[in-house]
Amino acid sequence: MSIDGSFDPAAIEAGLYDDWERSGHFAPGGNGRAYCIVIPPPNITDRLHIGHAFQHTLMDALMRYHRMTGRRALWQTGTDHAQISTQMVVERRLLEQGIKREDLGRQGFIDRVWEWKRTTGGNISRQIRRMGSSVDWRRERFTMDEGFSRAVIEVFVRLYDEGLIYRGKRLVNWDPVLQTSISDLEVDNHEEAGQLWHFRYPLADGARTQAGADHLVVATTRPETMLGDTAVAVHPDDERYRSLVGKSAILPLVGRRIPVIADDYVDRAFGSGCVKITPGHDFNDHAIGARHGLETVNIFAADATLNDNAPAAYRDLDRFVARERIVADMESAGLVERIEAHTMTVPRGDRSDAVIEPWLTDQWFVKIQPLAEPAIKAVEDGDIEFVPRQYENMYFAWMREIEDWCISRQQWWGHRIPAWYDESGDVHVGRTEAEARTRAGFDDDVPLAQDEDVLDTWFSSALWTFGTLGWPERTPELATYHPTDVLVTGYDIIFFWVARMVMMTLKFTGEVPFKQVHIHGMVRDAEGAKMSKTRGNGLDPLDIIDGISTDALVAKRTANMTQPRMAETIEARTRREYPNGIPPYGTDALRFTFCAMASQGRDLAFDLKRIEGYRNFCNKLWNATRFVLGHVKSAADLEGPANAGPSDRWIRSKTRHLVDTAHRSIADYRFDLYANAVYEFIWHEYCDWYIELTKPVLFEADARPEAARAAKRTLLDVLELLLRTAHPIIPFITETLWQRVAPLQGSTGATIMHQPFPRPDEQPEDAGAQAAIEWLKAVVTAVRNIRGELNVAPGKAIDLLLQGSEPQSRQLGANETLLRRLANVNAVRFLGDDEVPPPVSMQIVGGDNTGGATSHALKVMVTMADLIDTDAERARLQKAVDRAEMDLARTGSKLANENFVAKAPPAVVAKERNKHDRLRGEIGALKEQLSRLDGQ
RNA sequence: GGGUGUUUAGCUCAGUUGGGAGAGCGACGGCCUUACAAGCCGUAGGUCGCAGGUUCGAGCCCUGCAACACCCA
Repeated sequence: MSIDGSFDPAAIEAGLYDDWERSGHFAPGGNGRAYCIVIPPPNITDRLHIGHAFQHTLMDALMRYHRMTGRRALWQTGTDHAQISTQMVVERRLLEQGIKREDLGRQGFIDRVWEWKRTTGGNISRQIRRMGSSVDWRRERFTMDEGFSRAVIEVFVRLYDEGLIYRGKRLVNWDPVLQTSISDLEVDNHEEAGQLWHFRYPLADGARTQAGADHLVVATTRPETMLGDTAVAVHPDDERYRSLVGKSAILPLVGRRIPVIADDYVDRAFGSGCVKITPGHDFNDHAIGARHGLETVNIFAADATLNDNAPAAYRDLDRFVARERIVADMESAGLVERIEAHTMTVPRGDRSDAVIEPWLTDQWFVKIQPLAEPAIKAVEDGDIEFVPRQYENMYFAWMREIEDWCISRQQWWGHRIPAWYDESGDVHVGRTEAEARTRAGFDDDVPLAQDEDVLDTWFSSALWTFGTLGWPERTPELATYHPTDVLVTGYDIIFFWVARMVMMTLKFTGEVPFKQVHIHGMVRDAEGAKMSKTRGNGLDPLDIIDGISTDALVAKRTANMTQPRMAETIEARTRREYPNGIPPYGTDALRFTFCAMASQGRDLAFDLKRIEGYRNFCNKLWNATRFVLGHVKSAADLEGPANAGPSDRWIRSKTRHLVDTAHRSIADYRFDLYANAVYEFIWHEYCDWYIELTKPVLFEADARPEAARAAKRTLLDVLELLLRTAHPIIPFITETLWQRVAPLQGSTGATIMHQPFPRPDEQPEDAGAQAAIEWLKAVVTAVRNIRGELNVAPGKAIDLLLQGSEPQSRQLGANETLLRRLANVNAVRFLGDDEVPPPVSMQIVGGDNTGGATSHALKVMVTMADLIDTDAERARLQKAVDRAEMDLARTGSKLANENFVAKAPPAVVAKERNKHDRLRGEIGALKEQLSRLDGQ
């Protein structure tokens, strides 16, 4: 591949990933200490979205870095069968063909799901490759593959045998649309506008309230559930109703006699202070019912229509239809006190969006307390560390109040519960039917029927770290890579996944699943809003990589909308924001953007303007390499004696700090600091200064061949080091360039992936060279500043005068050639201390207390002659005087403060004195120059 | 109602033990300087959410308040 023109991501990315994968570069290698990350398994129903892309960027940077530091690094990958999601997706597709799952039967349906998985379910794995993720595909797993399923069953049986899994009739969250139970975590609570109905329940036996009423008023947001009421509750200390406790009310429309009970749970201030109690359809009421021995009446069928426990008039009605009918009937009976608008919390299923119904059914539960305790301790003891730390609070809060986990789902796709029932309904658990039979002591002719339910998808993902490494077998992989090093994930699944992994892994391996958890933020749109299909503000990472036209983007965002009326708004906004579509930025630019924006503990607002800057950065690196390769055409160019100058020694020396920052930032998961350090060094040190500094030497190579050779070597060595330093962030471009650069150094390595990550001591420290180049940069910057402010064309050579202390004149001696070239200086002269300069434009540099070569003030003067506008120069000087005087006033008042001088550390006081003196000198010089101007 | 986080330049965000407020983008001015106009050089712009407190000294520590975001109920 030739290195010319501009950076073209499509051209370099194509094929490179396949080469890596085919060559086996992603597999763990070497004999170093193990390093392992397990991928948060994407659902087989997923398409790669921007959150995956972000997460993969961070994980891949970690993997590539640790691989380069010599660790035997395994990135374990795989996918999740996504129980409910997948069943929904496949059911929907079948429905499009007019097929219901019942038509196919259980096995027929499951076969269709597997078929769908074979054809479509692998898309996500292919898309992940576009991100450059260096995962070990040969070890790809699936939560329903044979081995993993064996682990799931093993865990179930062992927990059951220990009494940690039980079956029971309990009130659970019931999704009437999917017709399955779901866990607490799968319920989203939304605030929704509703109403509060105040109903009158007549008192029985002529009882009266303290105020003399013959009825109680109860308020409810769910009128239809009154058919299941079995009590009315008041607060035990409520004088209004105290005398009624133990008496009865008559449940309207039903005619049932229900007791008035007293319970602390009742809020006296809410409504009338009376509460209807429906133990069959409300979690709080259920608890009250249990306390008071109340009857539980279930009025709903599985689809939330009313069942035979409801009066005949309401049977088979949908719950919302029944609500209207009941309110109407109560109105006609004159039993509605009032109706008011009320904002209420409505529970909805996170997959179906259906209103969830508390419903009494037989389900399987994990007794969680015994598992939670060690899991809490592991984090308390620091065996698992959250980064950033604050998420530990979230973890603790949830774990300390955790409730038993409902793990059975009334669905077909998933791990079927390994339990069998005999004819008397007794349950027998075993790894297989045969084992269940043996354990029960049944002969083969005893009829057994397997439980119809499947397990919550998170039950299996909880086993991910050890299940993928071969458990329950004692595999070498398990011994080598477990516990894994770090889990990289979003805060949205700390409860769903992280906490449950910790519990299950501790239980079954006696080890933590991972030593650290890096919690990253969520990717949002440029305004900080959540990306969603409904909002139509989503960005597909592949569109950012490959580019997309405006029309295609609009089409994509408005297709298959659940709320088609939004389409117009979305189209208008999309056309406004992306009038020219999205250009192809490439994977590297996207990854660099993610890293740079990955500051800790906050979400990131993804703005395409940022990515443009990082695409430009890639182009910068590309062109810097072109420059180097243009001067080093073959290894022969480097042969022979070389004599490194200050600039060569300076840039080598500077890499030490960069590399040190890289190591420290990665250890802290500060990808932003790492990326910024790389950006800053490559652009503003290597390109802006070092390459410019080599030009005077390279363009006059014949005059000083040893110096030119040293420059070439340094250009090449430092570039190669930078490519390795940047590789974990931008793998494609660094590999491509490295393939061209490294051979010139004599490297025979096949890939940059397996080169050592630079160490801080790879290049020699050189304080003298650093001082020299910092001096040079300060003077050049001063001259450019004068040029810029006084509008002296860059092409116009100027004459330069310098005045200052003796060390400064020595720096001039060492750097004069470079100075002339970089500042476009014609003649330069160092004035004696007493020498009065001719008309000049002046700037003072240095005096910065660094203790280096610039620690004494230096006057940088450009001779004015006809170049300079005197008024403009006067204004410049005045501005400098003003600024210095403000600083002087501040240091002056500090030094005048006795407390400061007495109590501040001596070094701080000395620094302040030093600064005070410098400013006084500077102001004096500036004013002197101003008065000279006035005299002219 | 309980909890966590955020609030710094027009925008997006850094700011590591308390010691002279930074970057990128955007804006403005000047440059087609032989790696790069996806570039180069320069300039402007901030009462660090508000009010107190601790301290010689606070963007940073403490208290209170406000706004926003998220988690739990």
